[in-house]
Amino acid sequence: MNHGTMNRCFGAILKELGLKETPKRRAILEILAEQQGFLSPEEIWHALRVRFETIGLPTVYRNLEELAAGGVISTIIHPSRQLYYYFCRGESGHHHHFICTSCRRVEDIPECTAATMEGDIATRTGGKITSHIVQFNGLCHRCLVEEEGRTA
Amino acid sequence: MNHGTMNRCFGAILKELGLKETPKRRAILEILAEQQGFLSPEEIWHALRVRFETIGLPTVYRNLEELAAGGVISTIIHPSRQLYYYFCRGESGHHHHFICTSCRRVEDIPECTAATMEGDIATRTGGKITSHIVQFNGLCHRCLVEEEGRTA
DNA sequence: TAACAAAGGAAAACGATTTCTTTTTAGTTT
DNA sequence: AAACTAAAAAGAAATCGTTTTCCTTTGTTA
Ligand SMILES: [Mn+2]
Ligand SMILES: [Mn+2]
Ligand SMILES: [Zn+2]
Ligand SMILES: [Zn+2]
Repeated sequence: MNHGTMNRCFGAILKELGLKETPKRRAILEILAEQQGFLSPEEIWHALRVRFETIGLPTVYRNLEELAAGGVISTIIHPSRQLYYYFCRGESGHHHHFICTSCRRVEDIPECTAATMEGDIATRTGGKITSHIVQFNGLCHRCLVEEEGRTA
Repeated sequence: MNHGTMNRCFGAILKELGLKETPKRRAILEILAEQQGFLSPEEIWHALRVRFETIGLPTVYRNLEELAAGGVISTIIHPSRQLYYYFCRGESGHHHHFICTSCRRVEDIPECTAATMEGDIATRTGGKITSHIVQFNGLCHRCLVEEEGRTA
């Protein structure tokens, strides 16, 4: 998928969500998509300032929240409690992530056991589940091997 | 368990964690324990100011973080992104929660499917999982019935 | 009671959000 | 195609929630 196709693709994505296609919104998606790992709002903001003379942090936060609410990008809850964002290339439907706290790589967890658990919990408690969070934190294979190399 | 027993109990808990037993630390546990639902750091701070003439918010945040790290209290990640804290009466080991976003009630989810998933993920990716987040958000039975009563 | 490490307070800094006003977009009408 | 319009988006500044820093106070142990 070349750059032009990507741009047209992003426009379609935004339209589906009922969001207007603005240059800044498209740029946020582009920046996230050309990155392998997850990014912080401030890192995205710095990348944006190369392309735009003025762009405020609130714009970045607002857009990231909207895009995450629409399911286009994923929110990463870092153990440090800072929020990060990630553009999923792999899975398209509902799924969860295993993130590497060292190199920021993200691995998809395709099966969502939480979805089946929701039914059990609703039945048992008589309540209604509206959302859930599932995330695994740790070290990816590469970082684990690297760490073992240093300690051995 | 009466109040005196509780206080002695909290002292032992703090000692096990290698934390000093200070009046403010004990009060934080007491306030959380006598509450049915989860509380925000600021709400806990307000409750503390009734007992102590001076107590800073950083002290409250610091203690809540330490107690949560020690597993004495649980962190609740609210959909609003604000952090809340909860003292578990039921389950003592590792488990997760179903929280009511309306009335703040918390239900235990004793079985932790995430623990078994960790093994699968580690095998598949070759990485190492160090922690995970699992939380279900929604409406408890009472709040669901109440809501249905209004709309019907 | 003395000594040390841990805990707490005050102020500042930081990350994230809200409010309010101006600008831009997308669709509609000339 | 160009101008108009309503709604959405963006900017600036203030505000909120949380954390850090640095120094003083307190708890623990001997
Ligand atoms: Mn993914
Ligand atoms: Mn619990
Ligand atoms: Zn890694
Ligand atoms: Zn409820």
